[in-house]
Amino acid sequence: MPQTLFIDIPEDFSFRSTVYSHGWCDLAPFSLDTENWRLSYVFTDGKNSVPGVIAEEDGRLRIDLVKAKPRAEKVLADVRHILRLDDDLRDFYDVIQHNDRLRWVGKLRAGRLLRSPTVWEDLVKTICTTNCSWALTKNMVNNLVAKLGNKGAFPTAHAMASQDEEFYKQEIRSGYRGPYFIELAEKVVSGELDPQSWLHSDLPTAALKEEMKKVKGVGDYAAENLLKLVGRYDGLALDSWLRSQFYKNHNNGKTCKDIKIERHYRKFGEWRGLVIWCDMTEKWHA
DNA sequence: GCGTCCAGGTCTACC
DNA sequence: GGTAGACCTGGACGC
Repeated sequence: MPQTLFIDIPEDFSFRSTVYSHGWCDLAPFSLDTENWRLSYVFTDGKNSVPGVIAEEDGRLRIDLVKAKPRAEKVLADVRHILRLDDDLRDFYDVIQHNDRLRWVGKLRAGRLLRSPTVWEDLVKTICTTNCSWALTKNMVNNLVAKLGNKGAFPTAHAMASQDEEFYKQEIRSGYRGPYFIELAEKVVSGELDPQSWLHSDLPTAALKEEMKKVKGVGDYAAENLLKLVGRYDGLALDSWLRSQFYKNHNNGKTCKDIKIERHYRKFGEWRGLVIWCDMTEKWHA
């Protein structure tokens, strides 16, 4: 039986700015209808999966599900998590409020970065973004969902651990990343690694980053991207795209060393990773 | 049609 | 600890 759920939203929350905060809305099992501003996602509890559509309606969020499983509490918790409804960005807005270039961020209530319901999903997707074009990232993630996911949901670690290197090469088209995925999935299944624990880790950011880098395929960029997704913004997560945007926006189109980029954002302290991301993506929100 | 380059980098061997 | 070279894929580009 279809089910409709509602969630109240915080005052400083913008559905559009959050959904469009980075490329995740374009990766399965997310899909975005920009005409009607509806974000689709396939929710799962590991056993049951259900496609859902999230939209803003009368100042709150409306979630339409085609059936009642997984349980409403699980879906509501997932929506709160992916849209970062419980994140407190007041300090971030304070830090940037006197910066002319960044005034739009507060105005559009931007800054919440869309994420997946689980760190596991964000981790696998982040590995899919490394050393390839965005088109290839989408292709790999689409293949993972279509060929290993339960009814359109993102695959579990169990599902990913059950395949061999040949499968990842031929079916997922993930190239050299296949062995990385298998090793990662096996560690998660065995309990040796619990990516979800990174969300509430007591480790200092530098130490947590080193933990993340123990996963094969996760280097500086990937770890700092994941840190942003678990709510720590003191790494810039520089990749070729972010660097090219900085050169265009702050260096007359000329390349420069990373240290110059780091110096530029140092004054924003623990928020610098979120500041550079907002600074470089302003046009997306125009 | 073919070869080269490179994209939302990382790993390993070697120094 | 720093660095060169290898690594899958597939689209863009030049010829």
